[in-house]
Amino acid sequence: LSTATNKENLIEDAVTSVMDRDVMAYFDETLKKSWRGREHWKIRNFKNRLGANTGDEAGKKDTDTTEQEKEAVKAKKAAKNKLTIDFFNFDHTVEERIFEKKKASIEMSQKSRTTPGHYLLPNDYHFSTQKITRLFLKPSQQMSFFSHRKPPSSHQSVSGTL
Amino acid sequence: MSENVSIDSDNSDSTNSKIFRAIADVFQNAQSTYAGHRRHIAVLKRIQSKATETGYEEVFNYWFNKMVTLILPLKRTEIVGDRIVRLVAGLVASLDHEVESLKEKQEDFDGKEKIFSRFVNQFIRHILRGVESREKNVRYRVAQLLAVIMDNIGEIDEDLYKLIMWSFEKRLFDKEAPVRVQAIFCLTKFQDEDNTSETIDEASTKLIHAIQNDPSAEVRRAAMLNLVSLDKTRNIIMERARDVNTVNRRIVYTRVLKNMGASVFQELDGDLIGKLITWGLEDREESVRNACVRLVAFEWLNLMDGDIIRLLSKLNVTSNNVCEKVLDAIFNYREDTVAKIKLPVNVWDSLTAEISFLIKAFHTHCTQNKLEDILDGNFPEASRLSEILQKYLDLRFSNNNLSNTDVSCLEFIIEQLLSVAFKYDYSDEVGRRAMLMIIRNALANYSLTAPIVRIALQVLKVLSINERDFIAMTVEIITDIRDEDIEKQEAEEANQDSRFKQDEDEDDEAAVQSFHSAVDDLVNNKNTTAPSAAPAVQEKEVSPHTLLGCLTMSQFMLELINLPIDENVMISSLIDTLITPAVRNTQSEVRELGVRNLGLCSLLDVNIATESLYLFGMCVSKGDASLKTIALKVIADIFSVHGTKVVDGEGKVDSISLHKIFYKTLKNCELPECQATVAEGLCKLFLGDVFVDDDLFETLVLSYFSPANSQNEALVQAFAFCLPVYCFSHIRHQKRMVRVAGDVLLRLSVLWDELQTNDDSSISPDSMLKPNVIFQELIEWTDSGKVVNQTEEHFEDEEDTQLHFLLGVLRIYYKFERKEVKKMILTNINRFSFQDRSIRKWKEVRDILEDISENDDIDSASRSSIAKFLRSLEEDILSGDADVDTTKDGTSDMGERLSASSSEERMSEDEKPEVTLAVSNEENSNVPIAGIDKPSGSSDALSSVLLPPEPDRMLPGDVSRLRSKKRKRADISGSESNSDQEKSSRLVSFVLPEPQRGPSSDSSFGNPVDDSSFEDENDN
DNA sequence: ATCATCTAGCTACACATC
DNA sequence: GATGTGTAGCTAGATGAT
Repeated sequence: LSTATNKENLIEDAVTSVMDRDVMAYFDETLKKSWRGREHWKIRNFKNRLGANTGDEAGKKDTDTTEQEKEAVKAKKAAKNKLTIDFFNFDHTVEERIFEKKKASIEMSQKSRTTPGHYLLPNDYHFSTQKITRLFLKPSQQMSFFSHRKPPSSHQSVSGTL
Repeated sequence: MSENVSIDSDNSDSTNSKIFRAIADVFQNAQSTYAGHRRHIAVLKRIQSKATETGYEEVFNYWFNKMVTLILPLKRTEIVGDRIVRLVAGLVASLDHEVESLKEKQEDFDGKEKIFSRFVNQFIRHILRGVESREKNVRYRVAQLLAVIMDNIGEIDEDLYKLIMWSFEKRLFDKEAPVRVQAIFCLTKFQDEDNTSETIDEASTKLIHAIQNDPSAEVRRAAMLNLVSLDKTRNIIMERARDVNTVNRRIVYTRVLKNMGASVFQELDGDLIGKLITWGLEDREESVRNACVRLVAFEWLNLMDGDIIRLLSKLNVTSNNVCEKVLDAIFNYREDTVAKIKLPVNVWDSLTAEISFLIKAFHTHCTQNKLEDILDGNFPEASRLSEILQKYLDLRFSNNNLSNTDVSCLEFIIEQLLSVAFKYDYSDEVGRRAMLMIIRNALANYSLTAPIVRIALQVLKVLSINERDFIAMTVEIITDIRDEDIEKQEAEEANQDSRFKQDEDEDDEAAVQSFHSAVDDLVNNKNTTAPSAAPAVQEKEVSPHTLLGCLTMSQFMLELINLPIDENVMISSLIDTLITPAVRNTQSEVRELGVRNLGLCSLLDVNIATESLYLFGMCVSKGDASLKTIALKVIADIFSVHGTKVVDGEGKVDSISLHKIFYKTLKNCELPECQATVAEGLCKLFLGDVFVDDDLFETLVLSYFSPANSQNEALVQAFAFCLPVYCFSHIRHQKRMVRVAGDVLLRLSVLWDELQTNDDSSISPDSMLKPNVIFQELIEWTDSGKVVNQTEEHFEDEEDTQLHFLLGVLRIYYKFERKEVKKMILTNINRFSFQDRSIRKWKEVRDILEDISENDDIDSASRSSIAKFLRSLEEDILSGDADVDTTKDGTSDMGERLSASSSEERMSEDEKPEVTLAVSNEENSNVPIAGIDKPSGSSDALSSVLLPPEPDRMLPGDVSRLRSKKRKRADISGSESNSDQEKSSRLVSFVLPEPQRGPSSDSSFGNPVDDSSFEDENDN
């Protein structure tokens, strides 16, 4: 390899590494909550949607909404506080209903009473872009995947150490 | 009893009525605020007292019960209810307190005590009437009342205890979580707090069950916070640091551990503390991490009066690798403390494990944050550091009378000093040379532990002039060690009289012998030059211990270098004299190191890689789990570094054989670590575009969803991370996912269907994700809007977009036979994005959906989902658009792709929409498809998935997933159907673990060039 | 100055409703 | 079982008490 090519590669690698860093950070961030995969990705999706919807609006509406909210909260609290029980006049038959038992089961299903997993998280293997861009044998050596794209044939993915 | 008391509301003067109104008045006032409760309680006590004196005790009880009953139906969030409950609690507490103090004074005790007892007794029995009420609020309030009574009462009589126990045993399994929480609170009081016996009391046993098995996080929390802390229960409480619920995890740090104060260090063993802190600091949730940081860097450090050394010694710094993180936390959050760190000059003369560790961490921290002043002020010149290092090396190796703890402590100190040396400032040449001397000496002359060798070599590299210099020095050291060992052996042999090591020598004999023959083989095979050492020495070989040492050192060296080997003769000689013989060694530890070393060399040189690939393949094929794992890592790394040029060529390993090894390893559930390694490795290679094979990729996706692998956390997590990264990192990647997604969905849906109906299977039905979840995940992965770094390529190429996936699924809609699955598909179509502008395809989608809506028997949810989808489709895509097909749109039917032998092959152009419609109509009539599509209905296809794929049974049912167009194609070109079948059987065998079927199992690959090329060698 | 207490605002989870 | 609302348990900043 000529020195010129080396130089070019160096520059390219520098640019690449910056792009890679951003992309890697993006993936680490977006995937950190769904590390258990499966089932659990749903929550993230749900959150993403919420974030996307609220992103556009800001500014004036802010004060309006807070005022409205405050009013609403106050009204609700007031409504709640209003509820009082009349301990002098009450329906004497209510006691019957209160203590009435149910025909249907009021208990958990037998199946849900014991759980083998004990509601513990599994081991977290902490997969990250850092981890998967490292060589197995030389963990200090990073590969660059994300922006350093050449046709597969001329592939030389290892670039630099780190 | 109460029923006898009548209420005569007309006679307002009656005592009865007076009592009623007095009590009601208290309740009326007490419900609105907590203020005045003390007074209200005093009033109640007075009423009770007077009523009792005048023979109206039961009247009082009657009305009191009545009042409380009124709040039982109030829902949990109703503050009025809570106030009355508090009132009752206050009354009970006050009465109890009164009785207790009377008891002490010995006056009028009996009477009061009995009255109180009667009151409590009847009251509890009264409200327990509601313990199984149909109203959940009533059950909740009853449990709540019981809990607060238990909180405020000293003791209860045996009968009542039994009654409550009996009632609340059942409430622990109440349908409503809040009721269970209150039940926990109630039982809390029945625990034996100073239980020293072997057995655990009844109440605690129930709490333990709840803490581990209750589905509600809040119930587990209540149990965790209330279970008594005993030797037997402590681990059960602490394991909640890994509870699925974030709050529970956090509370372990903010309450449980915090409240233990300094006693954590006595009551919990070091390992557990280490785990707890590691979990906390590495938790995915920031709030948990923060809680843990606060605990360690504030609570615990403050308990030690800010003395980091004391904290480190409490944490057993030498055996606990959490300490690094702990100090990181302290350095980052306790700048006040960090500022106080001053290293006196004489500290270096009396290092302890803790001090040396702090020095290392402090140095790292200062270096990372470029705190030059602090570095200058606290750390000596390099030459002085080298003297210090030498001093501790001398202490360790010039003294034969060291205890084990002394040895490990000194080694720990040396390791820390070397870590400091690694990042040290060597601008002073004298210092550099001094350090270099010491490191070389140490590596050559002392028997260092592996971690020390590793860090010492890192220092050596920093000190060396360049990489070549570093390699030369290291190889020289390795050679010297070998030679010296051999000389020593010869010397020992010369001394024939000393026979006390006879046994060991005999043991070594065999190994030495086989090692010899292996080296001979190698020399003969490869024609390499003999080691430069004198030929006479070859008769003797190094002892296993020394050999391991050399290999370890060689490994650590190779991990640090990047120069191509052809510029490094010394490494070539290392390969010949050390590494290759080690690979052939019979001792597994040596062989593994040898393979690892050879792998590292392969990364430096493409020729070595190419030549060695066969050997690595053999190791995967024939080795035990740990050798397999190493070899898999090597192979993955080789591909990562050199790409595919190491395979498929003159004298090179066949890539098909390697792929087979990957398939085989991936499906072998007996060796989960290997599965996980190969999964991660393949993901890396796909990410690096080294591998671009659709079939192999599909296998990866299937492995991710396979119920057989659902317990393999490492594998699942690798895929859970890598697959989305792959799909979103490049549009080409995503298109690959698009191409396999339809088939993946179909296969997994069929499998799920089978698992639901066949419950005799060893795999439980819920170990597999439901198809709708799989579908949703696939939709997400194929959403082009989520791809990063989007370029124009995006818009130029309309092939293999998410729409293609949708269309593919809809075209095979009737393959999803179970109604449930159909519904899952239809109710999720609205998750697809409308980014694609291929009008023609959208129209086909519309036509199929309209057909399904009209003709298939689907429920209202599905129907409305279709309607909604069609509406959006009209609005977003088809509105105002004429019949112009804006795309080039070379049809790429999923099924056709599957029947194609190459994944990259593009599809034929002869596809017509009406074919699909005809298919749909055919299916509408619910007539099973005749002919080769479905020879014996669905069950055959299903059984082919669950049964071991027999070599001679080509899974006819599986062909059925090719619909009419595929049928056409299969008829035309029969040769291709064969490859499809072959692929089918291969892929299917991945989905479930393969029953042990002996060596013939490989034949299921059905490929002419099977991987028997990796089977022979070792068997001779 | 240091420590409680209060307040608003946040998020994940739980509940209710259809 | 998807949806919107409600709640628990923080978290941080302000305020007041000692």
